[in-house]
Parts: sequence; C-alpha cells; structure tokens
Amino acid sequence: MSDPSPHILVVDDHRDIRETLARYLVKNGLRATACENAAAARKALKAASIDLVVLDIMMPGEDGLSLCRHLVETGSMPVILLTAMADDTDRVIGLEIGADDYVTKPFNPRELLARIRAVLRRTSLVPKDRDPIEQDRMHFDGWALNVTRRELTDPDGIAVALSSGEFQLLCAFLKRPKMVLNRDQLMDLTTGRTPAVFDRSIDNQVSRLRRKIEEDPKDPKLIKTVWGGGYMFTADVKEQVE
Amino acid sequence: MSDPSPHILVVDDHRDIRETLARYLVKNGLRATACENAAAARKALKAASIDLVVLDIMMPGEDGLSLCRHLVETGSMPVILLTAMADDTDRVIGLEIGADDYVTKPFNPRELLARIRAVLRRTSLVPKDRDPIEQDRMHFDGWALNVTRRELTDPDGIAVALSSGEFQLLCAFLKRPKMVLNRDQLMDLTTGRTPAVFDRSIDNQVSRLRRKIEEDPKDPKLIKTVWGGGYMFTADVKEQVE
DNA sequence: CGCGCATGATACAGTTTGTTACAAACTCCG
DNA sequence: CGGAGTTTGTAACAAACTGTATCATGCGCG
Repeated sequence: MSDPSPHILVVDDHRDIRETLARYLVKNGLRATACENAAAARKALKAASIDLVVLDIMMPGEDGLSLCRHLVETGSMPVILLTAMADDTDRVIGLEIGADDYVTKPFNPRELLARIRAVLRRTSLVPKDRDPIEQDRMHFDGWALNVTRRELTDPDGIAVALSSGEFQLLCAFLKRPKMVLNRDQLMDLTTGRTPAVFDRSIDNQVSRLRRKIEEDPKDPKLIKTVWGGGYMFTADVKEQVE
Repeated sequence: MSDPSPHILVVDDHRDIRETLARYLVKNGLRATACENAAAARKALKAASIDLVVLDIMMPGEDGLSLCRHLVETGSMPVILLTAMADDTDRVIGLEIGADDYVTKPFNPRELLARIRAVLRRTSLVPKDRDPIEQDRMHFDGWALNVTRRELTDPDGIAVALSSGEFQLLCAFLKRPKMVLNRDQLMDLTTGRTPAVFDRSIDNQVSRLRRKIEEDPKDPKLIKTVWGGGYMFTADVKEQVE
C-alpha cells in the first residue's frame, strides 16, 4: 500500500497557501499537487491517482463543500477540510458532510502534516476500495471483464457485448463485491446523478445486465436482490493488473 | 442509504455521560444502548446487532483498552475511544491499538456524532469478505447456508430459495444457536427496526422459515418456540471460513 | 432525414413483507 | 378438570417493493 509515497491534492484559491503547503508536503516525503479551484481539482482527480485531498471550504466558484460531498459520497477519497474560522459549527458541518478531519486556518503546516498522516493511516487500514490503480482485468465465476477495452467474455471465452451503462454497472458491482449496494449508491457510481424519488432506472439496468450474465435471469446467482436494501454481487472477484 | 439506523453501543462508567450521550444519539436518528462496563458491553454485543462502539478508555474493571483490542482484533466492529485528557499519549495508544477515532473529554456531542457518522461511512465501504468474523458457510443438520451467496441447500444438496427476510432471520439464528432470542432481539438482528407494540411480523417470518426448513412445520425440530420468551435454534451449527 | 441503439419513464404483474384476525396452545388458578 | 387470560401459529389480506415488457426520447450516423 505504501509503495509510492502518498499523493496529496491541495485545493485552495490562495496561491501562497497552496504552494507553500505543497512544497512543505513534498519536502516531507509526500507527493503533492496544487489546484486553484474545484474544477481544476476534478480534473486532477481524473488524471492522477490521488490518495487524499486537502480542501479549502471557502472558495469562489464551486464550493469546497460541494466537492467534498461528492468525494465522500462516492467514497473515493479521504478529505481534510481547511476551515476559515476557529468556529465549532464550521468544522462540525465539515465532519457531518463526511470529511475525515479538518484544520482551522491559520494552520501550522506541521499539524496539518500530522493529520494527513493520521488520516492516511486510518484509511489505509481500511482495505483498498479506494485504490487508485484501476484494475485492468477482473474475473468472476468464469467470466472476464477487460476494463480498458470494455469487453466481457463468458466462461466459454465468447465475447458478450455490453452497453456503456451495463458496463458501468458491472464495474460498480465488481469493485464492491459481496456488499449490499442501494440504488442511490449504484446511481452515483454509474451515472453520478442523484436519483429521482421514484427512480427505477437502476432496476432496469440491473434487469438488462442480468439478462446478459445470468444463466437463469429469473433466479439470479451473481446479482442478488436484497429486498428493501438494494443489490449485491455475490461471486468472488479476482483482480489482475497488467 | 438509510436502511435501518445504525446501532451504537456507548460504554462509560459515568452514568450521566453515557445516558446523556445515548439520548442525544437517539434524538439524532441513531439507535443507542448504554453500558456501564466492559462485561455488560460484551453481553450487549452478543445480544444485539451493534454497528459501532463508543468506549471510555478509563474504566474500573476490565479496561476499555482491553475490550477495544479485542474488538479490533476480531475486526468485528469500529470503535471510537473517549479519552480523559487532551493528552497525546492516550490517543496515540488508542489509534495504535486500532481504534477508528478518538474524542477527548469533555466533548461536544455534535462533534462526536459527526465522527460516528464519518467512521460508519468509512467502514461501510469495506467489502464483507474482509470481515474475519463473518463466516462464509454454515452447516446445521445436513443443511448448508452459503452466507455470501445467500443460498441454502437441503440435506440432499437441493437449493431452497429464501427471501431476504428469511435469509436474515436464519442468519440471526445460526450466529446464536442454542440461545433464546426474544422478538425484540430478532427484530433488531434482522431488520434493525424497533418493534411496534403488538408486532407479529417476527412470528410470521418464523412461520414462513419453518415451512421451508422444517420437515414437519407443525412439530418443529430446528426452531423451537420458547413460550413467553421467544425462539431458539436448537441444532448444532458448524461454521466454516473459506 | 430516417434508422438503430441505449436508456429513462411508465405500467402492470408478481413477490415479499407487515397487519389483522381468529383458532389453537399454553399457563394459572380455583 | 375447566375456564379465563395470555401467547403463539398461520391464513388472509393489504401495502410495499421488485421484475420487466413496452414505449418515448435522445443521440450518433450515414
């Protein structure tokens, strides 16, 4: 897990803060990337394998809180918030949104570093679900999914065509096997949208996917329904990096 | 997202602290049980389906640390420690033992609540198969239940379909064989709801489950009724980890 | 513009679960 | 032993939830 040094993304609209901080982190053995705003941060998150985000809560444009919420909801990344005032409510709001920790400005870089280490420590105890390395191939129950080529082959080695929605859904399941995923989570993981109140699109997608990968779609073995809870992918999943 | 509300176990020898805190948590949509000491906590952990433990580090009798160590080693449960002083050593010890977070007394209940939510969010991302305490297959009286695949096979190896509710009820029994479980406990263990006053849904679920697994549902051998007490699963259960 | 495809919306049938009702089983007690 | 009061078993119903066929929409592509 700690092969390469952890990569920290620093998001703050004040240039001096973000650059000083990034340099300080690098000097202390971490890797760091600095971003000016939420949009740039999203790009950086796509482009690099970030391990943790340090995020200013108050920024022009898209709010730090909104980005934070997204990161937390997708469970992709730990977040430490920078809050302006030493005000309890602000940090509590941050934690309630789901940040992993907060530091109030002005902050001592040493303390921030310590907190970064603490959070990384905590989250690395949690087995990597948030792993930055995309797996290239994933295997389950005789099937193989080539993630980069988006190709699925059945146990006899015959290719099965997947639409992009079906592919996304299958990926979501394969990354979180043996876990009950509710419709909101699946929606977020596949399309990123927040679902409407009576949204049945996930049910539809599951139904379509089952038709392609289940031997008997009426009695599914791979994608089980958890009544009132969501769906669960039950097979063992083996990942394989190229 | 909000399946059944998480159930928090509060362990603290100070009555005012644990009861105030428990009430606060309940008021905020969680379920909470308060315990005075480690022994009571162990009992509560057996009887109910606890999602997270808030644990005072300093207690008479068995130490909070020792209980914490046990919980962490079995990997069964996230733990948040309450430490007496704002003393670094104390928290460091806690985190080294493997607590998921710590809060120093005196604490702001809102902050503790936020940290509880944060830890629950983190740990709910962990796939089930990492959970060392979770058994994969369970055997009883010729039957076999594959817990991750949610499949039950009878003594002749024929698959028997279970609904989600029946599956959860059977799991609850299999994890606590030869113990009398009352309806409140069974409700907690299966749905996480708190039962209504004249709630017969458990009776119904038991009746339905019996119809599927008992040779003669009129004269049940596996799930016995304890008149005025609840139900008891009487067969030997063998667990088997993969 | 028309065609084909993917996908969300809608509708309806089928399942699962909780509620209610009543009969049966049990306890208590004289 | 019998009857009152309580508890349990379960059928029958209703409500909630899910599966999926079908349709409408939008998009890419010639």
